[in-house]
Amino acid sequence: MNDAIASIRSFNRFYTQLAGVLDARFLGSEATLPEARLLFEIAVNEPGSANALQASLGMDAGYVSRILTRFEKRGWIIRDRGTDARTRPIRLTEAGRDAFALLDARQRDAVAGMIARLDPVAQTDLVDALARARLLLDPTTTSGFSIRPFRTGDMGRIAARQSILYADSHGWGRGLEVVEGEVTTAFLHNFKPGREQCWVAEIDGVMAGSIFLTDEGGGNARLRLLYVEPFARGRRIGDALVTTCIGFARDKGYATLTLWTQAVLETARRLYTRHGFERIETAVHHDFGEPVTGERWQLRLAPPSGRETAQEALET
Amino acid sequence: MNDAIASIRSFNRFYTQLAGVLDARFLGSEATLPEARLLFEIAVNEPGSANALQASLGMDAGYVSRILTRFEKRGWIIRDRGTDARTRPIRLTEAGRDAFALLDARQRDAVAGMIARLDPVAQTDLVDALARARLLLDPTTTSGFSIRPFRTGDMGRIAARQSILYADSHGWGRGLEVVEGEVTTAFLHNFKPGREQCWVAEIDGVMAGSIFLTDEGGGNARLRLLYVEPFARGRRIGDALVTTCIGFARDKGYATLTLWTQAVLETARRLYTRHGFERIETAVHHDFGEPVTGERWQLRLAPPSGRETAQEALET
DNA sequence: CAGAATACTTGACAATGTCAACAATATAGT
DNA sequence: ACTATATTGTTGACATTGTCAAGTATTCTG
Repeated sequence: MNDAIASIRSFNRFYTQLAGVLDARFLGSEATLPEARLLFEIAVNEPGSANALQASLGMDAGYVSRILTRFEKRGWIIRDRGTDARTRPIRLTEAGRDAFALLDARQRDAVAGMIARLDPVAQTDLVDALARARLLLDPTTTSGFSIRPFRTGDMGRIAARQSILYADSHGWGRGLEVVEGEVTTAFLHNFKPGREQCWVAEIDGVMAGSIFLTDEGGGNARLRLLYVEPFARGRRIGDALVTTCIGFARDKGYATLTLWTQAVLETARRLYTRHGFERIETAVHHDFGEPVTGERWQLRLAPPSGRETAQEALET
Repeated sequence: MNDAIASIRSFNRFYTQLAGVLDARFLGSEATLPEARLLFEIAVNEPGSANALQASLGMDAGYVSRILTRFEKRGWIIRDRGTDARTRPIRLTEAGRDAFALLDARQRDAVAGMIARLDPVAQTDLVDALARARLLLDPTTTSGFSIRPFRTGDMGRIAARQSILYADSHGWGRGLEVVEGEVTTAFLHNFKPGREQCWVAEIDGVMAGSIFLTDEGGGNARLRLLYVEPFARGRRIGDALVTTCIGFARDKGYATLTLWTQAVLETARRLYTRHGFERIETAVHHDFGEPVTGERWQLRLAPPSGRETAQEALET
């Protein structure tokens, strides 16, 4: 915890510097830094009220009022009367839009210059790191999630995350990590396109969970390695992953969908029940170190109705 | 690239807000924000010159001079004459140290409050994400690296990173990713403590590279999966990993250390040559999709001299 | 040793941010 | 409908923060 605080403070000092360097490029331009911030906010939330601007930027109301008067004098904005006669909705003029475009382009260039020397992988890593930091720091971020098929590197990342999370929450050790490695590697090795799939849920490009479907032969499919990142819980991502998986299985004509899970994973059990799975077997095993109660669940699939395809499931 | 710029700018706005909220906690305290920044810098780099402060914080020289005069009046600092009579080296007084301690504690508390609701795994993830972002953004950071044995989650992460990096740099596809998964999982499954090991190089807690040593039987050890992250190259991390590995092999009494590598990996070949490896076999294989020339290298190990142990190698 | 560079200070001023008072309007409770 | 209360936006007064250029004392360089 102390290390974490020190690291964050160190990053804070670093980023303050960096932001200062980026901002310095506006000095001497048409707009000052607070003006630029305000103009950006106006352009993004048009039409907005002075009050909304003040709140979202954390600026003083009087200060905002004065800057807006300046903008009006420069011909960047127009303020008329709203339905609520206290407010004066703000709209950008053509000149205002031009001023914004100029500032916007400069800011883009400044950032572009900063990451120009990074190769594509490094750029992806950077975006991922920043998005991850933000998701962890700001639980109120409400960006939605998306689900995509797996790509290079996902197998290892999924195995790593599940191993770490289960080690932390349930103390499952090397046994589980080996199983994770074996299952993900075997999936990749034997992958049957069109019959099997692994999906990854993402929030702002950050991996938020995953699920596998494998072909067990004889018309039976198996659902495996479902998980959702702690930071992403409570958004029904697990539901969406299971729906995607069931939709695919039904679509491809599988007769049953089976899964193994652990009795202690309460959230997962409720999820499976909700989706129509039924428990068909219970057995204690020692795969993860200490004895653990495993359960087998099964879902009988109706033949494809032509209504709910995997694609549709993705869109819900 | 455009997405990357948009993401970074979005993070920028977010972090500006966050930093503003953290800073707001100093208002009304004994020191103002720029004073706090300056005081922090003084405390960390004591004794320092006004010039150094001005440069490292990017503040105006006159501004710094005035704040320092204020600090002197408050009895926080003493300025005497240096060997260079133009400078006036700054030292904190007891009162200054107290003032700093108070501010420092407040800042710590502010950050602690921000991450209090995060569980330990999430805190680690956050620190990792921030450190990674910093390493990518600021190539001049010169923090050193350290080497540690593997821990939970390393196998998957190593497999993922190598798969992604080689896919990007050489186009090696699923074949390589499967090999990565198999090798890392097999290592974990058959791990013989004391005879085998995997080491991870870290910079500021961020994985910067890794290397494996496995027991091949008959007194032969095998070096596997050496890699160094692009952002970490040029710091002799590869050298240190190979040295660690050779030291361990020698220490444990192995007679030979063998490795497979690919002819196109020039940097690695030079590294192996430098450490005394000799190429003993060349063969084209098709494991990674397109045909690739693989090479076997070997190092004959002298019996342990008692001088260079694995522990010593770690400390270089 | 002259000229250039460096470390620091100071005056003048511009930009940025804060606070409280106030007018106009809206809302909630009776 | 009426009153107390809250909200939106404006303004004056002011404090803080940041910038620029000129100037002094000292050191460095050829």
